[in-house]
Amino acid sequence: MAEVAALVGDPARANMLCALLGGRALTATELAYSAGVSPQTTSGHLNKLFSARLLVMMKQGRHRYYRLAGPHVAQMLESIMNVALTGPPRFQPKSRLDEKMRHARTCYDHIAGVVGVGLADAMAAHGFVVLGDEAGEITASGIEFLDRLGVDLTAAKSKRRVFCRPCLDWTERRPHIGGAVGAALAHRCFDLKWIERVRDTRALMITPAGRRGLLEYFDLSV
Amino acid sequence: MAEVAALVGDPARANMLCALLGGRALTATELAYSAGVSPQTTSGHLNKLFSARLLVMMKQGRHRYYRLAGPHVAQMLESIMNVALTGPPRFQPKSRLDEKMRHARTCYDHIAGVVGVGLADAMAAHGFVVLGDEAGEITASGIEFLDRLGVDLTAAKSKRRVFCRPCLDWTERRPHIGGAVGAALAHRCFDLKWIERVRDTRALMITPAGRRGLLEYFDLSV
DNA sequence: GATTTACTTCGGCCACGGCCGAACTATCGA
DNA sequence: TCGATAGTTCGGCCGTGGCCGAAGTAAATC
Repeated sequence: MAEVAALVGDPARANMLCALLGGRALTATELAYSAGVSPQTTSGHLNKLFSARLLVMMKQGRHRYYRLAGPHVAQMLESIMNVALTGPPRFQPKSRLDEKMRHARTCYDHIAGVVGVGLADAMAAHGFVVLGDEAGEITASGIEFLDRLGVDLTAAKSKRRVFCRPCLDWTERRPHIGGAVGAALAHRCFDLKWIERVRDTRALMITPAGRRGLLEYFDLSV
Repeated sequence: MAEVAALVGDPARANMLCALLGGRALTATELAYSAGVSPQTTSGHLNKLFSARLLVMMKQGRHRYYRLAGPHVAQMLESIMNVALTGPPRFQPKSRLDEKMRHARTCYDHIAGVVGVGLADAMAAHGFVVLGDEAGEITASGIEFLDRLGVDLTAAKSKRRVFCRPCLDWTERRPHIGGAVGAALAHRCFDLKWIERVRDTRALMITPAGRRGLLEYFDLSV
């Protein structure tokens, strides 16, 4: 256990893992950049994370793509972040990029940020979902609503990640919808081209169609 | 974030935190023993954990009692343990004590081990609860059942830890019932004197009354 | 085949941090 | 008042591990 925590406990590796929390697979060089260390150092770190099975790797030509090994790793990182937020306040520089990240971003496989929390709030306000601190529940009308929206809940259920999990948003400090339902919802939003990834970041762009859709279905203006 | 992980990443501190996962407040000396380091070293570690707000401290005479700062810390530790279990296998000596721990123990504020998983299975079999990998739900008949047993669910609800959370048991590798419901259930079991803490450990003893009660209410023989 | 790019291994430097011995403070009990 | 017990701070030792420069492989490009 201490070994796993120690792996996350190094700043360089923590940065890499955070970058991978975006949900996409990244190359060693990209991870070197986001960690702010040299390629050699990165290589060593990635080896450790891989050997400990926190990451999985795919060779593709001369690139090596690394991804988080699964939702359990993402959830661990979230819970560590959550504890870190309750700790003594620390100064953290705000950049232009952070603004976009704060607005909408991917959190492993679902939507976070102002928009993510807004979605959760809207669904809660409509009685589609009940969110507590440690668990959430989709209501019957929520299932119907998501079905109408075209979200594939049966596939989500079959994955044994049955219900929705409230995921504490580390910028908004309030829960958004994670788990299988969150993933399915985000997937549908991508399919509908409501949201698009911003190149080289975890940030998400809301498309004009997305604005209309969010307003129509969720009464949410962004 | 890396700071928090690094705190857990030291073997001595990890041992202390694991000991505190039992849910009780422990003195510095007790923690020194469970970490296997000298009192001076322990003092330093506890200071760090306290400053980072992973622990809270209560002075009582010449003793200083340390506890986990809250459920969020317990959940973080669990999720790290969970990832550690998916890693490459490691040899871990089995002792006499471990046998008892494996059978029944506290997991922060609820029941874990063979008995904990058995309780969860029994409740699932009776349709009192539906457990997924990331979330759980108490059914209407489950609420009624727990009420009959004398578990105070209204108090649990008011804590904003509304529903039950599946907590992956690190010995059984299957979920048991955590969250507010798990805590309330464990509390009631203590009240009924079905279970008792074993001195100086996290292990739990099932009393004769407990055997009868578990059989009667849960169809569970231990 | 030659060059560039992606990533690796090797080797050595260096500092952070865990550890304990020693000495100090505070509370309890007689 | 005087140990005894719980816990502390201080100082120095030492090992682990992160870091980069240099040099090496593997795949794409010319």
